[in-house]
Amino acid sequence: MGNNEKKTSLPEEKQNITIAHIAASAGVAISTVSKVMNERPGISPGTRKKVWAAVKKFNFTPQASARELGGRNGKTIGIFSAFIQDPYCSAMMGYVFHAVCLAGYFPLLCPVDSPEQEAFYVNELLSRRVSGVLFVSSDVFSQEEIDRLVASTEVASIQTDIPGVPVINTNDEESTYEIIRHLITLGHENIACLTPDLRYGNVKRRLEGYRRALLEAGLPYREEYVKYRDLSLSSRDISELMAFSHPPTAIHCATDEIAQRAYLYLRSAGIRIPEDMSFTTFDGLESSQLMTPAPTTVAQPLKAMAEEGVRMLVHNIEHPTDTDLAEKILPSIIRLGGSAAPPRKNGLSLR
Amino acid sequence: MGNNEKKTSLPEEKQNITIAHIAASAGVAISTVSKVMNERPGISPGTRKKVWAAVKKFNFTPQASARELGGRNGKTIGIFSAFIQDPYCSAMMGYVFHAVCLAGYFPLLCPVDSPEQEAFYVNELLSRRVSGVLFVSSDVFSQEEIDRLVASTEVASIQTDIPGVPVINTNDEESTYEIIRHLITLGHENIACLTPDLRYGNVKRRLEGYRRALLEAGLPYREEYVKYRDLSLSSRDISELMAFSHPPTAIHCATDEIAQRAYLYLRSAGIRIPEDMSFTTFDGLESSQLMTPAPTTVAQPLKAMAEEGVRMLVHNIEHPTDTDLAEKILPSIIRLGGSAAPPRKNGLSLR
DNA sequence: AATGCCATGGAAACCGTTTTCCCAATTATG
DNA sequence: CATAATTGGGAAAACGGTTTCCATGGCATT
Repeated sequence: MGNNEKKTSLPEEKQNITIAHIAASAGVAISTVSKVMNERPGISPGTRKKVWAAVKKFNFTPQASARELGGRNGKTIGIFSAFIQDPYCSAMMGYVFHAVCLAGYFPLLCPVDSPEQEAFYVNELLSRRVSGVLFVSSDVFSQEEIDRLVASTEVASIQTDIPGVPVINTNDEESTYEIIRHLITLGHENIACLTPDLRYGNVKRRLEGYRRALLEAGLPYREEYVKYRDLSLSSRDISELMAFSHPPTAIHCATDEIAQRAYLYLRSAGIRIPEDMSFTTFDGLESSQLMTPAPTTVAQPLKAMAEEGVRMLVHNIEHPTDTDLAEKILPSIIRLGGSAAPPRKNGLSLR
Repeated sequence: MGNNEKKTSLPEEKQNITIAHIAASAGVAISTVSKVMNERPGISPGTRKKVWAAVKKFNFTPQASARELGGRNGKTIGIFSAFIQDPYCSAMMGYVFHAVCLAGYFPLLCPVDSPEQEAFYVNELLSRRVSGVLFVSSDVFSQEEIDRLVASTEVASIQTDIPGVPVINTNDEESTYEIIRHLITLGHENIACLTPDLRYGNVKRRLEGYRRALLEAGLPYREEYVKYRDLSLSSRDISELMAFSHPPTAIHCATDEIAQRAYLYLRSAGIRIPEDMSFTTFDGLESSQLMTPAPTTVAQPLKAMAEEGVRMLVHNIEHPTDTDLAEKILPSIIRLGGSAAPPRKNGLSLR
């Protein structure tokens, strides 16, 4: 280094320095610079040193677009997800992003909530020649658009059912079955269910588990005990449930997003958990631990699912030969909190 | 379309189609295809149609790297942030990502938790010629590295103090002052404070507000009432506070991350809020509403801060002339919950 | 009918790298 | 000492677009 740094020699602010400048400055050919910077063999130590010196001197950073030009690709992974911001997605996204970064890739977020956005992002990802695409609890509007992606890049999915795409899931049906069984064993006979609409396969399977647990126990499955809500859940829904001649003694929520909303309504209605109402949920998010009492919940292995999804995708990217097409199920566990207890003998009336 | 789609003509799977193929297929020159696809004038409607037909037929998507080559840039924004996943960051990141996407840019996440990562991501962003970089509650290890970014791209920051970088902040000092005042007005004289270490400027300012409120009220500022913890907060910290001869009757947490942890410890220690202990927090995250009672808190305008930060950055990107260098302060508000009440006359002892 | 002017579209330069040759110089071999 | 083998490094051809400029043909103008 020494004192020969002539920073002031370029009055033109924006004159981008290119590999050619470095070559000139080091007194070698362009290709030599490239070889040095990419650790290619066949360059003498002396030349290497000269080149590196010039690189440092100008703070030269090769331009990614140029380097990606010849089919070489740039280690990015597109992340398709719904354009929402509930606690489940936030948590999952956090894990996914970190896993992607740790694997040495850049995540390219594609928040999709309309067919137009879907088309836009499919184009964008194709044009950027991403290494792969991960669907995370994502909507799929046009199978055709998705197929364009699938045709020309690696794909994997987390909790999104797309034909022909390897997927990470949890045992939605069985674990919901288990937790409803748990409520039934405690003595509950009227169990309500709050669930998002059934456009997602995993949500559908959860409801299926709820239904099976009831029927196997000889309890009726009643549509009016099931509310299909998400953001739209309101305190009216709760009061409607409580107004039944046999009001539920337990409520199961198919997602923590809904559970957290329902919890607030129950609390403000003065309905105590678990004395007046047992309460179970699905997801097991950390933020849900703030509910009092802590919920009895189906805890999904969120982090493991994120990591496994990314691992699988990256594996398929880096070993295109033995591509993994399986569906992989990471089991959830039932985490007991204090929110589920035997029902009161005399039921509960709001008046 | 019709039936002349000869999909089977290419046994070579990966033969990428380029603009040249489209030109050949449409029977025009390469430049013509480019002009059509970029809506340039001077092409007759007939030719346009022919070209678009060929484009559709091959599902042609121009390659982003090639198009970015000549100084044209690709609408990406780098997001520097600490490599952590607390509820505050998750929420802020969600807002930031969405704002960036809505502005028509791609967010490029750079989770930095070491000088090496910082250097790596600085290089990566420079090499990708990002349109701008946004720092979000970020660590800064080497000012020199950051300066390299600042020198060659637009930058802005949210709650990160970096010399020469426009920043969005909230009134940390004043609003902490206000909420501590509130506690003092209620009659509290021993107020503990849980805060992360002071490496972040805004955290430092919050502690300053706490200190000023005490001193102005004629109360002593005692180091032993201040615990510098984040992930490391443990139930021992709570019991230590309670073991003082004059144990605190109120605890203020400088972040919701800490507040949520502290809340769980208080709950499991059987310390009731607000009967045994008043409890105030800073952040006002939605998930904190699940605490019972809902916390009295300094609610930051998270979404507004994210949007304003992105707006400012995008503005500077798109109007490089009148670049905005100000510090902008979006005020927080005190949101009253039920967690702060007058202290018990007889204090509280754990034995 | 000769000239000038648009409108259209093509040829080629360019962007900044990597990569493939190939040449020259050095060293080893007969 | 002449020749072959090896090595370091350079020239140029990709890569896939955009953009500039120029050529052509048809039309209107005098």
